[in-house]
Amino acid sequence: MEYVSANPTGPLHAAHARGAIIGDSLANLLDICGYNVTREYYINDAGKQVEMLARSVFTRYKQALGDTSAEVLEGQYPGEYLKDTAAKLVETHGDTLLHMDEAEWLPLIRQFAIDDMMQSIKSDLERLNIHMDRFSSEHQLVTDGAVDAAMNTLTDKGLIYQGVLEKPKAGNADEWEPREQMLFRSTDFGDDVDRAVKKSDGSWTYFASDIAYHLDKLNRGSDTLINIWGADHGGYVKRMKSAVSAFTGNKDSLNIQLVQLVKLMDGGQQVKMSKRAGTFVTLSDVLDAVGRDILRFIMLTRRADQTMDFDYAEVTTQSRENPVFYVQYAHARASSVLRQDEVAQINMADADLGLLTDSNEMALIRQLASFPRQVEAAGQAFEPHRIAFYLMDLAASFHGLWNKGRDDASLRFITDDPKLTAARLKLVDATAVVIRNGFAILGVEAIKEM
RNA sequence: GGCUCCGUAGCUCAACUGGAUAGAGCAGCUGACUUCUAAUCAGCAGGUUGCAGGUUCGAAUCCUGCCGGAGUCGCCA
Repeated sequence: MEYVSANPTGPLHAAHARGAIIGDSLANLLDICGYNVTREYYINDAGKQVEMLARSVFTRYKQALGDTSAEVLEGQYPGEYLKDTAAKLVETHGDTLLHMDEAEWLPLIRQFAIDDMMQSIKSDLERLNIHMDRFSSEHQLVTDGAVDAAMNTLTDKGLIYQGVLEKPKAGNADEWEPREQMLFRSTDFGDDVDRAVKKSDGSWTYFASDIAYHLDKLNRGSDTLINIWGADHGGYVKRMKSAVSAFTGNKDSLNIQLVQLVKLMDGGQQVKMSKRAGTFVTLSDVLDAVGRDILRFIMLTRRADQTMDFDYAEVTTQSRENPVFYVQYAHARASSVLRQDEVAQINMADADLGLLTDSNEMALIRQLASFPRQVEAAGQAFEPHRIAFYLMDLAASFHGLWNKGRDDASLRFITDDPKLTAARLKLVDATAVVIRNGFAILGVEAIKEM
């Protein structure tokens, strides 16, 4: 399973969190369903974007060394965070890079900047409780010849040719002119048009290296590839599935889950993620403000194919009303019951569960019993959000039962009757166990006291 | 214009892959803390599931066409 895979040109921002959290929870879910899951991050560290990153850092580097004429140029990344990267660059290399030709400093700074960005990204993932099994490098696929090999394989299959594409239908394609280019015959596998694999400067397109990456995953023994992508990559699905089909002969070998975009808001106003101004809400900021559990739960309390407004002000100020607390409170309450002095005298192991006859108790038992089926269904549907909603329902039943005991003392968990108490404590314990297991899928912590 | 996704209570969202009277939270109203934790609970009110057809014993769910919103549309990743 591949998820996050944010470009290493800046820190993770708040919108990245959604795909990261949904992907990670889905990985947990499939893992618990019995699949052998490998979690991967694909680093897009080749091509123009990281070249521009290097140039941007070089500008900041010159500024850091007192060059007042150095300006962030059009197209460069203007974010303040690159000043930190530049400062580290000065620390490591002094002013030696100033005297190099671009051909010399660019690859050096590029790798330095990518490493720095990835360090920041990995740190944020760590805070999100996301642990990747593998980071795959696009750059390495290119230099290793894996891309050439993949293209040769496709060529042998007769799926690569030189051709000219038709003008796209989009209204703003004014500058279009026909060009002959190296194309992959993706229309053989259901795509709308064939797709370019080589740029006019002779280097591979992103699609070409992505093909090599997917072939690499297949070669490592995965029979099912799962990608979590932002909805803005939706137009890319057909060609990627086409490429994988070309290798496996099976169009279902690649499963792509699209996560709809997050609209960042702050107090009802949309936050413009301005490239020019370099302004955005970083994931780190959000985690500072609300913490991992709240963020993860928020991202999991709506379906992936539903767009979402993430209001920074609302989330940070109303954090007490966040539904994650509702479930955590149920777990804390259950834990509290099991902490009572009387409980030490009770032998839960031999509890006679036939003593649980109240309709509210029965309802809770049925819900607990349905947990494995809920997990299985959520796994089959690739919908981790169902676990979050299940837990909220479960917590509601437990809170309800708790308050029954408040109104009617005979329904309290701890009673004068040791046998009845044992049965009820077992129910309480089971509830806590299921909440913990559910939280484990969501990557949320179950706390014992609130 | 093509393709993908969405449209459910005033607001934010569910609905176990086509099942029974479409459910929660927030907002509003009425109640419950000397108690195993009130970050909780009980109740009231709130709906022609965007619109119109179709398939089916049965549709929020599947099909077609509209309306509205989001995304995307030749070598940026």
